[in-house]
Amino acid sequence: MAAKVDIRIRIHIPGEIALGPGKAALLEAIHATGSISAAARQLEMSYRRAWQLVDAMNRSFRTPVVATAVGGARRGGATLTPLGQEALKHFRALEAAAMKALRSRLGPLEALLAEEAAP
Amino acid sequence: MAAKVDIRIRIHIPGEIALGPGKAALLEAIHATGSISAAARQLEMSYRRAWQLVDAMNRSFRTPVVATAVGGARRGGATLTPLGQEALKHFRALEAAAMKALRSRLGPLEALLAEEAAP
DNA sequence: TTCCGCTATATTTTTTCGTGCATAGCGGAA
DNA sequence: TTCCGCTATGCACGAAAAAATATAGCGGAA
Repeated sequence: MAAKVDIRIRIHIPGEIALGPGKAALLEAIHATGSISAAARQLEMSYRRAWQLVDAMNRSFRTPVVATAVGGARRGGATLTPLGQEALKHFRALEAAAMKALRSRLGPLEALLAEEAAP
Repeated sequence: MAAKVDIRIRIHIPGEIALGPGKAALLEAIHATGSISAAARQLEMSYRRAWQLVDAMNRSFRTPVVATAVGGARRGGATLTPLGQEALKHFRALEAAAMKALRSRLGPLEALLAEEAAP
C-alpha cells in the first residue's frame, strides 16, 4: 500500500518549540560529528540556522543540551550534554511508542485512500 | 507543568498529504457549517485556501470526501460524503491512540524542560 | 429581476522563512 | 606567525508560502 503515515511529535513550552523532528535530527548530527557546523553540512542546512536551533533548544531546557567550545582544531566544537542525550533518547522513545500504537490501527484509513494523488 | 506535547499525524500518499490536522479541522468545520466558505470563516482562513485543501483531499481519496453544489441559498454548499465521515473518524481515532500511548511516557522528558523559553 | 451567498479559478501582493554573505574572536596546528 | 576550522552574530536578499484581490457563473429568495 502506498499510504505512509508520518508522525510528528513536538514538545512545546510557552513561546518556543523545545524539541521536534528537525531539532532531534540536529542533535544526532552534532553527536555524530562533534560540531554544529559539521552537523549543519551533514543536514544540508546553513550554519546560521543550525546555531539558531541549538540556541533555542538550550534556552528551552533547564540546562543546555549542547555544550560548545570556541577555538581551533580539536579544541573548538560542540557535544551533547548528558541532559541533551537524555532528552534525545526520550524523544525517540516517544516517537517509537506513537508509531507502534498506530501501525495496527492504520488499515481502515489506508483502504479509503487512492494509490496516488489524482491530477 | 508547562510543557505540552503536540502530536501531528499526517497521512501521505505519493505527491500529496492526504490528511493532516489542518485538513481534519476543515472537514469538521464543513460538516458543522454546511459550506466551504463558512468553514473557512470559522477557521479564519481564506476561501481560496480552504477550497485548495478540499480539492487536494478529494484527489487523494478513492472517491471525494466533500460533495459540493453550486448555486444560491439552500441549494449551494458542501457536505461530507460517507467516505469523508469515515476518513475523519479514523483519523481522530489515530490521534487519540497516539496521544494515549504518549501520555504515560511523557514525564521523563517534561522533567528536563524549563518552565518557559529563556530570553 | 435584482440580490445574495455559494462554488470555482486566475492574478497579484504581501508575508514569512531561510540562505548567503560579512564580520569578529578564539586557539591549536603547520 | 600564519593559517584553518570553529563558535557567534548581524543584515540584506530571494524564494516559497500565504493572503488578498479579481472575475465568473449558478440558482433560490426577496
